[in-house]
Formats: sequence, structure tokens, C-alpha cells
Amino acid sequence: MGSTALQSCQFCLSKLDLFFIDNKKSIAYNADEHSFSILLKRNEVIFSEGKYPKGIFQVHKGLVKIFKYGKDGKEQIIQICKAGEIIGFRAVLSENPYNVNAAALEDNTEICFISSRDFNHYKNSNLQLQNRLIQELSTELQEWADFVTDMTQRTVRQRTALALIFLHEAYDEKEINVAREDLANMVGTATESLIRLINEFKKDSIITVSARKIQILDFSALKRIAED
Amino acid sequence: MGSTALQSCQFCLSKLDLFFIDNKKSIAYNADEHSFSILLKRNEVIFSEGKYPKGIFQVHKGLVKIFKYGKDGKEQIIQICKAGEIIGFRAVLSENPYNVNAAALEDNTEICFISSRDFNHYKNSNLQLQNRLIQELSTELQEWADFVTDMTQRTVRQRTALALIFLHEAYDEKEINVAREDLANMVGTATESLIRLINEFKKDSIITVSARKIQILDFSALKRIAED
DNA sequence: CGGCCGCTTGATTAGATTCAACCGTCGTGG
DNA sequence: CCACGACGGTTGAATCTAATCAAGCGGCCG
Repeated sequence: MGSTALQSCQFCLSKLDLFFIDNKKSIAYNADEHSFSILLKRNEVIFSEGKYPKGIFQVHKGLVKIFKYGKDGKEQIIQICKAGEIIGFRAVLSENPYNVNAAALEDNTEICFISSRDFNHYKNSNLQLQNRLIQELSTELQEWADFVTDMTQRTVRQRTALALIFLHEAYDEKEINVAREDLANMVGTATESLIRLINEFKKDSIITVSARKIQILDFSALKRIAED
Repeated sequence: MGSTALQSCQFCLSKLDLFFIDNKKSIAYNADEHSFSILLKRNEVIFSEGKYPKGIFQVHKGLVKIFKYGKDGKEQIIQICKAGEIIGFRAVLSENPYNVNAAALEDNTEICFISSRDFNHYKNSNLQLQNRLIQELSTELQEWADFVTDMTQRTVRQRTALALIFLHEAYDEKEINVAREDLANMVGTATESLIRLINEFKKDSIITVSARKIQILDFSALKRIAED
């Protein structure tokens, strides 16, 4: 990101309420309409813990991981955001510093920027949006309860299945292509443990693996594993 | 709770914005000012998963647990709410059914009720409150990231220490007095494991235990354990 | 009095982490 | 051009944490 002043993408700003109407559904991305666009390589940082937000971002292409550093620096991935999703708005709205980090999960991830000033101005002049925000934030809060219960009560094996199901969707049913370490950090386990499970799934013909790429063969088997 | 029509507590309704200004700080409770009040025994249910909310509640006395049923019916406690806190507002605001359950953690827990109708009316006529809501909900969302990281990356021993620290505060520095099972469900572990850890802490003179009551002796030792 | 519930303890098992080593690839610099 | 080192991925073995199973205890209520 650096320190150069970023300019708001006016096109994205104007489509903001679409995001909150559709509740996270992607907004079609058309390159020429965007005023500014930032291209990222894998692991390039979008924002980081402790810093104060200067605006929000929209993912246009690729995937972004939201994560926290836990004990001894181990990443815990909290969220994966795909094209169309808005990131960083919680810190802007709460007026607190970021308490998480965001970085590109893949090469060629593309995002745009909307300044806090523009975002707040837009929000304040739009009562509908405010109500949708309240509704959206509340919905998300509810979902966290499910997430916590999944993370605490399921085994690593089950969580791995859940992660694959989630990524299958994030990759639009195509091959999953993430670093083993990132996968492990999503599941909340050691990289070695994750690899062993991937191998098991491969042996059971639930997935195929070629290098970093994972293709799901038997989706319902994964669901069965996840649900116990 | 039952099916009898509940009446909104007008006093609490009028103090609602105080809650969101103070960000969860207790609102002093004065019995005679409250129009209606509901007295609960331990484990009495306030609301439950799947049901549609009819209103929100404020805790006046005692403690309320918010929890979810995970696999094979095991409770995962998501939150503990003390006097002054508002519960159930996320489902009202998201307009979804509850995805968690609420029940009294102790005997003699007292709550009051504010109907969705009154709450929404109040909210809609109060722009300040709406903005505070957005801010409050966003802050809470940020906090969940920390919570998830704690739950996934810390050992049962560390989480037990965290739970005791939290409850110490919830009990206003007095003796903690919760069922072992509830404690285990906060930590996200088996009751037997929790008991063994409590014993360890007792042996190390970090706490004293008499029956259900736990008194913390060495607060900083607990913090050290929790932080690793 | 009998039975249930919450609590506790012991023994065993299973799941997952940790440590150590090795491999292949890729990029860099001598 | 090759050597080297870094990095991501993988495997094996040892270890440890926590879950599970089984049983016993004490108190309280019907």
C-alpha cells in the first residue's frame, strides 16, 4: 500500500449500496469503469493490525485473506473474501484501529479503494444504507456464533472438510489453489497435520491433488465428514 | 417465558441509548422504576434457536449465558451477559430468527423485556442511536476476530485461565459461582478436563475452591498462564 | 429410602503437535 | 552456467494434550 495518497474509486462508491442489498453477493466487475485499481501479489498486505483505517477496499479479482497473528506469530485466518466483497469497513465504522490484517491470498489479486471520507459521506447521506448496514452487521454477528461453535467443537478433520467446502465455492467450483500453510491457518492447525488429512482425502478418492491444486471429486463425502 | 404477551419495560426503553453510549456498561438498576420484570431460575430459557424474536431483553440481576448446541447436543457458550447488558438485539436487527439460545446462568437472575415494536420505533426515531448502533455492532464484530483466535490457538489450560479472568470481572471480583459444566462449555472442553485444570490451579495456590465457588488468589499468575 | 444429578478421579485411547529430516523448485549471485 | 540457499511441501517418529469411558461419591428431592 505504501504512503502515497490513494484516490477513491468513484464507480465502486456509487455501487456501494448494491453490495449491502445483495448481502455480499459479487458486483460484476468491468475494468474500464474503475478509476483506480491496485494489483497485488500473493501475501502483499492491504492493511494491518493496529493501524488506523483510511478507507475501505473492494475485491475485484482473486481472493483476500483476513487474519490475525496469534501466539508465536501463527496466523489465524478469520475470513476469505472474494470478488465483489468489501473489506475493512468494520474498522472504519467502529472508528477503532484495525485488529486484523488483510493480504492477497493469490497473485493477481485486484482491489480498489474508497476513502473513509467518501464512504462516510455516502453513508450519512443515505438513510436506507444505514438501515441496511445495521441489518448486515447484525446478521454477520449472528454468523460468528456458528463459526465459533464449528471451530471449537469440530475436529481438525471436520474443519478441514469445512474449509474445502468453503473454498470450493470461493473458487467457483473450480480447482482450489492455496498454499498448504494458508489452508492450515484457515483450519487452525499445523501445516503437517493438514497435509496428512489432505492425503487421507486423496486416498479415499474424495479429492485429487496436483501440486498446490486441489480438485473436489466427492462433495457429499466432504459434507458427511464435516457434519460428523 | 411462555406464550403470554409480554409488556415492554418503559423505563428500560427510555434508557436504551445510555446502553449504547456506554458501550455495554451497566445501567444502574432500581427495582421500583421498572414496569415489568421477569425472575429466572438457573437454566430457565429466555429464547432459543430457530424462534423469531419478539423483542429484546435487559439483564437486571444475575448472569445470562448465550450458547449454541453443537454436535451431539454439547453446549458452546458464546457469551456471558451481566447486569445492564442488552440481549437478543442482533436477531431483532437482522430480522432473522435467533441462531443462539439464552438462559439464566444462576438462580435469581432478573431480566426485563422490550418489544421489537417499541425498540424499532425508538430506533427509527433516533438518528443518534442508529449511528451508535452501527458503531457498536462494528466494534463487536472486530472483537469476534480476537475471540476466534483465542479459541483456536490457545490450549484448554490457557482458555480456562481466560475464562476465570473473565468471570472474575463478571462477578465483580467476588467468588465465581458457576456449574462446572457451564465453565467447561465456556472453555469449550470436556467437564472432566476442566475439573482437572481447576485442581491444578488450586494446587498451585492460584485459586481456592469450596464446592461450586471459586475464589481467585493470584490474578497475575492466571494472566501469565493465559498469555502463554 | 431410592434414585438422580453434579462432581470427581483413574485408566485408557485417540487425535494432533512437535521435531527432525528430506525433497524438489525456483531464483540469485558468483 | 552452475551452485547455493530459501522456501514450500512432505514424511516419519516421538510426545503430549485432551477426550473418552468407567466408576464412585455425596447431596438433595420426591
